[in-house]
Amino acid sequence: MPNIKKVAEHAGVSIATVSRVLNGQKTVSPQTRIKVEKAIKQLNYEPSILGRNLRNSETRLLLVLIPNISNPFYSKIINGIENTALISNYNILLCETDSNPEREKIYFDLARKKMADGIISMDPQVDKETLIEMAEKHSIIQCSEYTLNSSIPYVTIDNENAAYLAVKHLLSLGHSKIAFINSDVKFTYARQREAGYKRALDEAGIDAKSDWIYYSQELDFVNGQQAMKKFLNLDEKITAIFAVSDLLAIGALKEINNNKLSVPDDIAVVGFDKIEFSNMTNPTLTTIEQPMYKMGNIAAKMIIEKIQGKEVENVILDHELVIRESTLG
Amino acid sequence: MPNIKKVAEHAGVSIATVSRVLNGQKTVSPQTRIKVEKAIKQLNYEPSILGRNLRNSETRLLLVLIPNISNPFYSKIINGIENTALISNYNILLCETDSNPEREKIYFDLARKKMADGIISMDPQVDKETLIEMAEKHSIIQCSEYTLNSSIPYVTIDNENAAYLAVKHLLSLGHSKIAFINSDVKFTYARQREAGYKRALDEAGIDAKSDWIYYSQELDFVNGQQAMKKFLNLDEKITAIFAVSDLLAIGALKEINNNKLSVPDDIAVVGFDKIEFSNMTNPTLTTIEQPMYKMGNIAAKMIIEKIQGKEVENVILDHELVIRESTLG
DNA sequence: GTGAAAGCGCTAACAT
DNA sequence: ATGTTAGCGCTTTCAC
Repeated sequence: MPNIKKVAEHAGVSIATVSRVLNGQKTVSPQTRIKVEKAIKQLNYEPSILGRNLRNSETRLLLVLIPNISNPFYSKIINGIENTALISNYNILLCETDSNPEREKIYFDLARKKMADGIISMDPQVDKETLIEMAEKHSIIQCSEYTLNSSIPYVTIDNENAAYLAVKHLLSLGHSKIAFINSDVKFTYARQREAGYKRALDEAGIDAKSDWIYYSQELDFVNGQQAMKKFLNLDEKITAIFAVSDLLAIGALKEINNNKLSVPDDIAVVGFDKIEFSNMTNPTLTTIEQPMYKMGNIAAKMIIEKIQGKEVENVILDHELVIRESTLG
Repeated sequence: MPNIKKVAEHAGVSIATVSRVLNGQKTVSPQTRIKVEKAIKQLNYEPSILGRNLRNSETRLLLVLIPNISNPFYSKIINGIENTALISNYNILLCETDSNPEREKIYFDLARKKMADGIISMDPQVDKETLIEMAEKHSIIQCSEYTLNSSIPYVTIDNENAAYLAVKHLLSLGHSKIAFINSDVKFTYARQREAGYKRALDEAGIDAKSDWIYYSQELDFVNGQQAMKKFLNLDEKITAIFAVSDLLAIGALKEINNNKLSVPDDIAVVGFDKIEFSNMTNPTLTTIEQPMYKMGNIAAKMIIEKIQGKEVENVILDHELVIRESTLG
């Protein structure tokens, strides 16, 4: 494999000049540039980025921490991150933690060892103390899920108001027995959405029964089905469901169908995220739209600015209620 | 930031000794090892991987080329790749090409510049000539989609027989007017599956009408819907659909529902891949199961062995027909 | 068992 | 406009 030195010799110039040509500096005469470019072609030379990385102590890699890539919510955000990162010549180091602290450690070590220039954390399971400690020496931003009272910048939505909006919608349709499929309240977003749910019921003068809230440890379809099974066994029948994620809502919807009940006639359902599949169910799913792609764009912009040493402000993106068949009629 | 030299000074040993301790070599006396470890702790030292990368000319990064991460087929495979890669201390550089040659070039350049030790290509749109040329100097394997008559190792399934199996199933249910939603025949898998479709019809003495095949440029739900719209407008009504991907099949299913037709009574539907969504539709989708996760595992194993200079054999994984409601009764 | 020193491939400060 | 040189942080060969 030819290196910069070989190219320099072949072109009859110094390695500094070759480097200048490679980096497009203007202080090279046209003739010299041509000589060098010819040598590069002839030797089929490709500059190794490893030398540059060491010299510049950067890798232009962004570590992206997610629990699971199979969740469409995250894959859409990653899509947004990548498209924006590429423009600034950054690439993505994909890190699925699988909610496993050992995996998390592996990835944080990668950052500690300077294999990545910055971290975008989307993992709600992330160890907050480690994250805060890492943030002292490394560029970190949080996306979607964030840590209250830390100084780590984040981009997210207004979870409480979004949940409030969803439940208000159900209330406006005349529902009063509204169940809620939440995830673990150790997550900021889960607490905030629960607050929104409760506030809406509260304002309507409805006493939220503890039976009406199901705390799911995971976010797969099957968990939504489990939640629904529990709700269907309640003595006092609920007439509406609000789920903290579309995947859960779709699982619930499926379970309702399996029980020969009708959505929305027997039970209305509202999800959260507006993943693409939510428009393919039968009936289609009413949901809160989160701008996942845009959130990814902004997360990428933020982390790049942070790496460049700039100040970055937190960003709260808009959400929107998308009314579809699962709450119609 | 402390470096290896600082640690050496602080511990009163040479740089070489610190390096030995870092790499767990046995030729270090226990006392020295303790001294060094103490210094590492006290200085809060983290070895930079950049120096090692340069020295060893490796990054332990695997470039994973996919068209789009939002397709659950790919995210599941990536899941499998990552879990296996991690065990061997490799990480994943995520590369979404968006079927854009410019993007592809960016990523190939990353490999040329030695930012990755190997490439797993899952992108059917990949430029075959570039890929073959790259394979001369770099470790490459193909996953799922592959290039016929090239020497690039691959892991995939038997597409022709899988499609044949799907169509045979429909035939056995008495269907004779079976439409096929394919993707572009410039892809190996599309040609193979079409061959399987045609072979099954042929054996049944059925003349496959050209109207019965829809070639979709993309693989989103909406493309399945478009295909179905076309089929529904045919003079001679078809009674069954086989789609080359679950996403397309689900789109078709939705369109059938939208037209107040019943699946499977009016039209039976078979998909391909067995993505998780396929069990959440109403009715649930009959589909060909591909072992995505396992395919990822094997792809990772193969590329790592290739990087180590070992010979690797092509792998053809098993597929299976999963009969569900969309072809029941 | 340990240290000195070369060198991986590159960039940039400095010199000319 | 171009060359010389130091050095980024590490591993490894060779000496002792």
